[in-house]
Amino acid sequence: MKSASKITLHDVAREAGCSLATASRVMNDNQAVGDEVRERVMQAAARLGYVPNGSARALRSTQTRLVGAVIPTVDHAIYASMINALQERLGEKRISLILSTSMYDPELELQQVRRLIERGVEAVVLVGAQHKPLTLELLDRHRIPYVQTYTARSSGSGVAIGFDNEGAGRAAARFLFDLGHRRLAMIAGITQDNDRARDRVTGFMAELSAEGLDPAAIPVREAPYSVAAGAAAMQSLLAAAERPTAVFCASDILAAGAIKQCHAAGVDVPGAISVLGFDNLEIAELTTPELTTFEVPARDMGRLAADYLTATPTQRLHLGSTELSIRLAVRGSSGAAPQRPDRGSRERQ
Amino acid sequence: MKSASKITLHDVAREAGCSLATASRVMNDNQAVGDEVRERVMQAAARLGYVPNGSARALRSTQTRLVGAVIPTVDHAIYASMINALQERLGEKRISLILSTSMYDPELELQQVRRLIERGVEAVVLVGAQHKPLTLELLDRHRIPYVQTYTARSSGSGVAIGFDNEGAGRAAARFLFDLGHRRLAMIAGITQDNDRARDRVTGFMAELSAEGLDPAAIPVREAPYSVAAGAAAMQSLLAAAERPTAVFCASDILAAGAIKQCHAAGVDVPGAISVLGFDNLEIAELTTPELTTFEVPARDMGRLAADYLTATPTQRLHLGSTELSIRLAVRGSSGAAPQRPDRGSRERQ
DNA sequence: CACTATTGAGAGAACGATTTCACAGGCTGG
DNA sequence: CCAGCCTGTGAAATCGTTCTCTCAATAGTG
Repeated sequence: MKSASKITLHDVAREAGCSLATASRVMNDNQAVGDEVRERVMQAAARLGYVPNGSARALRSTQTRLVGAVIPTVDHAIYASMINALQERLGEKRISLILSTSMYDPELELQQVRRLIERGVEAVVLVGAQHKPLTLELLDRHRIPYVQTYTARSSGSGVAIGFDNEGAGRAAARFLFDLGHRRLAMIAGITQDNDRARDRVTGFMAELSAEGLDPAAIPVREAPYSVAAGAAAMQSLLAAAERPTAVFCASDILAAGAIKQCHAAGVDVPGAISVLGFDNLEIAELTTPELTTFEVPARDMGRLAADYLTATPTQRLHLGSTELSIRLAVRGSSGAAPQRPDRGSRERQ
Repeated sequence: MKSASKITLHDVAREAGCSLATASRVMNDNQAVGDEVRERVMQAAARLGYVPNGSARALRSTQTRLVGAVIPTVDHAIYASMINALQERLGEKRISLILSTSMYDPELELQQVRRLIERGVEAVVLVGAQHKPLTLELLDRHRIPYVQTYTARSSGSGVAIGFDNEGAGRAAARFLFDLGHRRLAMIAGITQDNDRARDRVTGFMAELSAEGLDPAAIPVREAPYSVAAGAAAMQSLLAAAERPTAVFCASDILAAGAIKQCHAAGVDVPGAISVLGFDNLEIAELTTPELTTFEVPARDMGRLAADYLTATPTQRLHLGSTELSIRLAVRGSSGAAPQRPDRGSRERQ
């Protein structure tokens, strides 16, 4: 049992003194095999250190037990925890996860999906509802079920397992408006090729317009998801003539940067400016003050996506899209609008 | 080209009016094929929407272009960024990554590795140097190259691409000792089944012993990697009769919790207690004061692991283990030991 | 006791590619 | 002008399973 590298089922069968077919039956324990023979085969397999060849199995049975995921990046906690939950759940069902990243680029996403299809994945997890038409077409054509996460929109034949980004944007506006804020701003993610980011902006603006505020007067800064970019965006907002009294950030990472910048500029949070985050990452409780933020059910999405995709096609019909609710975790970074908001003079720098 | 689900190379060949062999040659563009025929095959493939069957290809050519990784969890930024870099680098070489998690459990790790082998991965990325013997034996037996990351130790035939955890522990001790601290403590990760966590403790203690401090008098609290656990550990340290003046935390997450707890208890950082972190995550610059912490080259490990594993066996001999250096990023959370450290009276709580 | 289910086991055909071998022509060089 | 050599192409074997037929032997039934 030392140098076993190419032990095939054939070898096991010979060792056990039975036929290839019988050995196969034992390995898949799906058909009647005599107890004595079964035992002999098991012993032989163990003795030889037999490991089934997944490719051959997949080829013959057209079952790969492989699921693919294409996410923008693993380097953002919100995607990482979804992936973690997804992998855990799939693992329980003996399904492996092929992970690939698109770096927020739809073209790269298409490429990754194509590669996943070649690999024979039986299902795919995507992020968001915005994809190249060909991407979804390809999946449909190969009859590969897929889900779109982090969104409540479904496109193509896919199902959405996520939440309403536009609604969240509206809720953010509502929350701040009700606290008396009238001069608002937003630090958004890069909306190019990113429907989630865009929807949040849209919702935010829509709700404020509905309240009679002029959308054109609401500054929106786009920033990649990093603390530094959040800080820079906040700096630019603070420099404006009419400084906002509340800023909605599309991610806690941006919000953390924003708060940091406020400290640096000597601007009190939430005294002078309220800051709202998004995602409820672990860092939300590390800023001072702690972040008021939307709790995104990342783990749930991963788990539910796994459950949906591993369901039988008939079960799947009963399942369909799931819209998860997102809760606003109210903490210290938000408060009532200042009575006489100062007109943008800078305390420091 | 609408309902293409089972278009095989055979169909493409028929459509192009050539043999299966020739079509295969075109797809792999590795052999001489006439320009005119090549063009016809390409057209046919495109027209039919042909997608090669990875399983068949893998079976025949014994090349899966699959690499597996088993990490404790994706839900920790330090592993996530390694995985991100790994995936990116592998992707460039058209290799897919199968991701699985062990939840810090060697038994589960073994199971995952076994599964990866079945899948036919051509290389494996592990974390740390501590594994069940069978795990490495299995990899060796199947001649699957593997690397151990986040450690400089290599075990089995594997190669290590990481850093010296024990050395880091020593460096932490040295740094704090040189600042005049004599009453030290450590908030470690769970050392059970985790050699990296254990090595950091060992190094820390060794260096302090060498300086004449009594190891038995140095409190070590183990905590899972979460802010809350870090806070709880710090609380327990603050409650001790002889309160430490410096605490080395095995992760920034723990350190962030520790600092948070200090704030809650009204203990000044670094005035009364210096706090050292590990990993240099993004959160290290979000705490107040910002964390002094060791910068772990997570991305580099991912990239180098990919490079090593995708090298040819002969190139690989030249490569071998790589020990990466880790730098201490000195920020505000560390300072000189207080002159007359107060004896553990609690400011509050 | 004859006849039919039922169960256990083997032979051999797929699965969809890659790859070796063979061979037909068109060239080059002596 | 022919031996010998590329170059381009096809036929067929093969990779390690699964799975569909068979068929023999045993058990069950009237």
